[in-house]
Amino acid sequence: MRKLRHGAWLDEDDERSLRALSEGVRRVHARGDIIREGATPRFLTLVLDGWACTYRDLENGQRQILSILLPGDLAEPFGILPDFADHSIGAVTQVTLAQIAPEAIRKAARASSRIEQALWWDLLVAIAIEREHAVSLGRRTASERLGHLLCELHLRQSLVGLADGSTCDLPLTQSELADLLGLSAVHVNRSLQDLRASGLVSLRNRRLIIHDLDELRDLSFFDPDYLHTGGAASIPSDLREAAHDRG
Amino acid sequence: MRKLRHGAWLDEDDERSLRALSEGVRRVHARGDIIREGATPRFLTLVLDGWACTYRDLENGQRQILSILLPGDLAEPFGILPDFADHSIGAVTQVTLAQIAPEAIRKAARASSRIEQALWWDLLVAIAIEREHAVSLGRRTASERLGHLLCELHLRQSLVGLADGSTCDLPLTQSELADLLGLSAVHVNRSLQDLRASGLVSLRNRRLIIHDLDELRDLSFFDPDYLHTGGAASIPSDLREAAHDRG
DNA sequence: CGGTTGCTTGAGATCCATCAATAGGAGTGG
DNA sequence: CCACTCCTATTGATGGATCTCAAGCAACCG
Repeated sequence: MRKLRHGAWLDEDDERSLRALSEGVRRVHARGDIIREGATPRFLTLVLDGWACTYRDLENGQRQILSILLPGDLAEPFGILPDFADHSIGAVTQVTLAQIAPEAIRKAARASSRIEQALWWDLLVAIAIEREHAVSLGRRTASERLGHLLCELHLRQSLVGLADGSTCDLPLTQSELADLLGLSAVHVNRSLQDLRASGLVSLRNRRLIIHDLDELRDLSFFDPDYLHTGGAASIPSDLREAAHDRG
Repeated sequence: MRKLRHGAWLDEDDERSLRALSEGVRRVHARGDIIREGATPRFLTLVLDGWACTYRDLENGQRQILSILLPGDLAEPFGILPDFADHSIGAVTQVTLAQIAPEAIRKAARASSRIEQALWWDLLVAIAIEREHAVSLGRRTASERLGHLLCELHLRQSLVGLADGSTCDLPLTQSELADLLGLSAVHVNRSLQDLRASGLVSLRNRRLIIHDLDELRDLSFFDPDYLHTGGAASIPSDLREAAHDRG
């Protein structure tokens, strides 16, 4: 919920009605399956706590991780349930999930245009993140991809209050990073060492420390605009005024 | 409109109300700009005729094409207009576009649940295509990427009645293919020659001929399921029955 | 015609993958 | 507490896929 507040300005009523949507909470242990490709999903899944990811397994045994889901992230577009999942969702750490029916969420959107705005905003950002991921996969070198990802994960955690200054969680294994970045695990290891050797980051105990954010952003061409969180300037004026009216 | 009919079952009324949404038609010549990154979009853009693409220009002069838009494709999610475009949209051929206000389209969705369903369906497919693109960029070889793309473009054109048997348009330049597939133009040329030498495809006059679709699909691991168009089986049963009731 | 654009080909360099081996922890059972 | 195992991280060596640079060629167009 913390996250949706960024996209629009939700009041207490809005938040209460969103919280009521969940059909129950589910807990999945680290590295467990949430949904397998080909299954018929019955609910939308919202990550409440922990890290998850969406991915596809390929015919030749390779894997491509498509997106990382942090607390507050919805795994799919909120308006519809596909007839079958064309990708899998897996837990990275232990996660707790809310299960939501799309009709319920659509009804909430119809009831409050602020909620609708927030949900669309959230979807827009999720798509922008995947777009940026495609750019990395297609046109950036290994170190750039890695640096870009670290910047993004740090910023996304900051936005939901999960970063501690220049430090944040990074529970991904090097081989998971490889599947995410379209590289081999060996090469991820070497790129990581480059970043460490340049004094840009440290990585200990599944925690990431960014020592020189500016430098890291330069190196990896990270421009935070795509996350659409540039403060008040990014809120459409009609909604900003509405928020102001409420004090 | 032809395309939306695939996602749900629209009747004449539905189609008429969709057609009424457009704020006017715009024509852009081949290789022209539709929207530049950073601009503030005023409408959603729907491709009526011709090919377009979304892309991002990078700091180092490279380019990544993110998606190809065929007639019937909406360039962005239908429910919201971003405060600024985080990617550009360009014309590949001469295109004609419909400009639509998101409020208008949301209102139409509220008015008819079939329209709403069709729009969400369409969005789901668009996202699935981009997901598959990311898989190509991350984990497939040059020939696989190319073969996969050709299969996809042929099938997508078939679905909107723009393919003629095993033949369809392919107005993309080799250097545009390179920007789409995350390769260099030289390597696209060589991969293309491999496919031609294997007798799988021909390419003349901006037209593509697929000589051996099965073989090409095998080679590039193309599985059409992600386009969610597997005939009646992919239509949710409640909607299928509704369509049946109408004859 | 000359200029432009797109396609093709060759040679060499680079990035990254693969294979293989080692080392460090973390957990498990004795 | 030790032996064992599994998983993750690390390192070296080699090969392959793809890139870059460079040149030539064909088609189209004013």
